[in-house]
Amino acid sequence: MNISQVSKKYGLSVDTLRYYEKEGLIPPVHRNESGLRDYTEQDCGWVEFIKCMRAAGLSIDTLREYITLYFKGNRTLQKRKNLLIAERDKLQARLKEMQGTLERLDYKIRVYEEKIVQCEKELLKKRKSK
Amino acid sequence: MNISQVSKKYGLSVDTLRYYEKEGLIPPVHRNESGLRDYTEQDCGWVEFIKCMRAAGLSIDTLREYITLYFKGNRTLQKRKNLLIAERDKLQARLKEMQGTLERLDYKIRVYEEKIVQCEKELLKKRKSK
DNA sequence: GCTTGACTTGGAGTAAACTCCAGATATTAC
DNA sequence: GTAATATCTGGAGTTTACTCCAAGTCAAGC
Repeated sequence: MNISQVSKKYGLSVDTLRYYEKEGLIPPVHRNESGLRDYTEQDCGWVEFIKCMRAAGLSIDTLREYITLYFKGNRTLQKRKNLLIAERDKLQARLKEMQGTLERLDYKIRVYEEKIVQCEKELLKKRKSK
Repeated sequence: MNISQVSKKYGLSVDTLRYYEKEGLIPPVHRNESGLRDYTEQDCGWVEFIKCMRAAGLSIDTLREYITLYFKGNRTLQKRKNLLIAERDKLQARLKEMQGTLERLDYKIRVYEEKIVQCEKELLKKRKSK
């Protein structure tokens, strides 16, 4: 799979794909004979994982640290687990806060609906009274 | 309430408070005789609202647009409502995606726990066989 | 009244995460 | 075979959202 196919598949620009690789967020992608990127199934898996984690707000730095540990093998299992737990906890906190904000927006929208109805009533009154 | 008190109360730096005001995210804050900011209850309300919306991911641009509409009065009620609905929908989508990522992280962490147990077992085996 | 610390402004600087560019090589279509 | 298109790299530029700075005014303690 070449880079533009992967770009389409995951909705990341080719520049972003190269950037993630350059920054060490994903392992070096497999190349064909002439040096062009040829993403394997596994390469795609990493892209998908990073895309997902980035969308959830994990930083480039954190993700780079994770894959750096990953490449040090089994002796970093505990560290990687701890990193994931820390990020999970942060994500959970963000989610809770955002859930609250969603409810607040819902409430605000309902209030706007009432205000709009109210406003229309008043306009009607004014017209009648003329 | 002076700016550093508001800063402490909401956990936003004084620079950020001034920046939000300069950018028109919050209405101009009340000043005392000598020109220093003296936040009213209402000013604080705006600060809290903007802080909350920013934390949920609404952009500076969007929030500026909202308060610009707000200051045009009742004839922008429908527009403001539509803006809030659009942002609510985006937030809801983000939340759903992030919820999925949270579950994925939870799963990954459980897998790590198993891997760690497995790894320790193997270490023990190696030691015994020596 | 003077020093020390807080507040003011306009504008410059920074961090994170891309995004774009130039110049070179590779592939595809005709 | 050649033109058009895609990919490569290193590095510069951009966007968003702050964050810091300088130079000046204001306020509180002694």
